[in-house]
Amino acid sequence: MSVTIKDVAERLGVSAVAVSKALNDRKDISEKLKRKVRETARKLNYTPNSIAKRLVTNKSNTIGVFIFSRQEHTFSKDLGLQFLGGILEEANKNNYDIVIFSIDSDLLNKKSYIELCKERKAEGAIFTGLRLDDPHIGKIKNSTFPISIIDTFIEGKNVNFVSTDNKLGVRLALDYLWGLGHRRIAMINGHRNAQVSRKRLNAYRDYLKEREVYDERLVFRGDFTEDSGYQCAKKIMRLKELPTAIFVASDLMALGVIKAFKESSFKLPEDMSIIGFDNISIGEYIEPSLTTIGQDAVGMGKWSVRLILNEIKGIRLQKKCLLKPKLIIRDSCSIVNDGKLHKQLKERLE
Amino acid sequence: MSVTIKDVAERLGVSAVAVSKALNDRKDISEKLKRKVRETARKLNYTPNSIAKRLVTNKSNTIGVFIFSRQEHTFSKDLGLQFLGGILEEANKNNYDIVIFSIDSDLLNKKSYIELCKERKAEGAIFTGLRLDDPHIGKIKNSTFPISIIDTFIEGKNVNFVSTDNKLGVRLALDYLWGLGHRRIAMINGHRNAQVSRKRLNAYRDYLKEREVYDERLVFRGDFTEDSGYQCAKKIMRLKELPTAIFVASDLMALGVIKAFKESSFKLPEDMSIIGFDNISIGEYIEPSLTTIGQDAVGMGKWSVRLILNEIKGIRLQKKCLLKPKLIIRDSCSIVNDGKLHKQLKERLE
DNA sequence: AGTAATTACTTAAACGTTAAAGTAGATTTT
DNA sequence: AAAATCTACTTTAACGTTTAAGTAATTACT
Repeated sequence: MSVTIKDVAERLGVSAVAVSKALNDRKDISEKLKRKVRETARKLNYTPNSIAKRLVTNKSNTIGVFIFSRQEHTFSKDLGLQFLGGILEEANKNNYDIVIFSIDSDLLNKKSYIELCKERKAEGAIFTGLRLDDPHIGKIKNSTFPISIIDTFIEGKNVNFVSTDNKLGVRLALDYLWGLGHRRIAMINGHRNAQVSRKRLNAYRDYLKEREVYDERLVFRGDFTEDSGYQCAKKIMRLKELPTAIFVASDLMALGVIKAFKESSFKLPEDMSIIGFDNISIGEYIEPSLTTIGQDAVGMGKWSVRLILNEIKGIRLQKKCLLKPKLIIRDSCSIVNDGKLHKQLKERLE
Repeated sequence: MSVTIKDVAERLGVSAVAVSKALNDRKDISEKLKRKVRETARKLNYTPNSIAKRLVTNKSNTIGVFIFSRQEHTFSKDLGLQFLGGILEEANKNNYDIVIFSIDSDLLNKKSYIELCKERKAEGAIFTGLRLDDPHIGKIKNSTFPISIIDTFIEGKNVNFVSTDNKLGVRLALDYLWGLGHRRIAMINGHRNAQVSRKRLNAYRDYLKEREVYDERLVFRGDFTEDSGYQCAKKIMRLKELPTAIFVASDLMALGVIKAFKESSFKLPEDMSIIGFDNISIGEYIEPSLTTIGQDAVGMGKWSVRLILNEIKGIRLQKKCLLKPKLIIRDSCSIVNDGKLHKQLKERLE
């Protein structure tokens, strides 16, 4: 078996507890012994057994992570890995382990997320891509340990919420389109069961109603897949009165939208301005490159960990953390292209 | 504190061991007691403490995972998440936990990967994106527990290797170009410190030498970044005698190559055929869409787990697992475009 | 009927660590 | 010089589980 604290103790002729204390740099151990302990520990190639430590201290230093990255979801392409990167960085920096679970495994048919965490004595859990119709939502609400959920707001004593400021994101997008002269702006939204869909739709509606150009018939419902974007775009093309711009609630759908318009030999962005949401990497490479609202996905990962750690420490600063999105201007939007207005704007912008 | 086996035992007036055995469905416990135990365990909301179990059984059911996804690396865009998906699925299916570490954390300045695993009593470790010049390579070689490394071959008693059959991949790519009539085929390779670079270069060289068209001057060295692809493409454009096709050792570099040629108003694919390697998602969306060699990244993740689990069980079928790549034909390659040959081929293909 | 085997438990011990309480011996205080 | 304090340890116990060994009570065998 492997070298334990006992072996080190024996070698030095002291008690195991003395060794433990020495290694933990406690002040009731002489410097001399500490030095000797460290030395022989190294010589014997001692490695602490974190499992034993966790058992006795009743502290697992573990956070469970669930990334729901089913095909249909926005995250599948890029964001998931960015969240994870942020989570890992912040957790490891604070000496926490990340145990990550596959969502598609049939493990979950037997045990809930909460049970998986409890068995491992995880001190917290992070969810990304959780759907409002998930069967385990109830258990999450009543969790006895801190939880951070990215992008899905759920009420619960121990539940924290991390997201992009969607309202601001939508405003950035619409301000930009508005500034380019667009007044007839359609929206393609994600599916009903994603929190962000509702947020984004509300923000869109409020913005346009305020300016008295809201038109219900210009709102379309996709499901975050590329194909749904494609289908919605087809519907838009069949409208009697075309919009001049489309605000698409995810980049993935925007890819489908672009595809559809290109197939129908629209010239982009002249004939239709398209703005996405997420800033997935593909957006840089398609033609026209996609103007979009960028989310700070790495930051969201970090904050999901921070909120949990704060709660563990008993600091309860906030339950909610909204990160600022930013407008990323590329080539998929142009100044509005309808006669007079077009000309006016062109002059003004020059 | 939480409910333990003891609480259940007390409630039923039996010993804790009896409860443990009942829950583990041992045969020296009566069906009657088993039923009662299960029932009260549920009633009391008992959750097993896996930490205690791990300590006493000396089995952590944990595999450590290290994904080196620094910006410069191919994986950063897509493959990392696919590997992880495969790893998770296979591990969780077999009741193993995945503990994943951030590589950029300064944790690693203090402790080696091996130490991190040993402390947690991980039964195995998986590395992806490991570089040959990594400072901890020596410790990996001498590991006392099984390790799987994706895409980097390292000799070592307990080290398994999972990769794409690169030789086959290169042959698929070159066969395809050859079939389109290309004879002057350049290569843009990745950096020296990636195993796959060497493999791919050797396969490329062998293939062309066999057909007596190898030309050393057509080999360029990138470093897997998009920009390096761009730079190499610029060099290629300055050649006196242009190649008609370029085999690029990663899709990410191929993106840079395409960018460079488009900027110099080459018509793609007519003026230059480009084939990549990896099949990252962006390839589908750029113009022209990228013909490439697809890797079974999810499968690689799964196999990296399987090899470790086999070794743990004492089954030592193989140390090496090469997954079959496949040619993914899109629009970035055309039949060769130089006079006679072009015409001939066109006739033959029609 | 008496011994052997089986059933269904129990008790003791262990896994490697740490927290809490105890204790000699040295040092300081008064 | 006696009491109080401090230093540097040691001993005991615990964390929640499992394995191994033990033991009554029942059943089976000859």
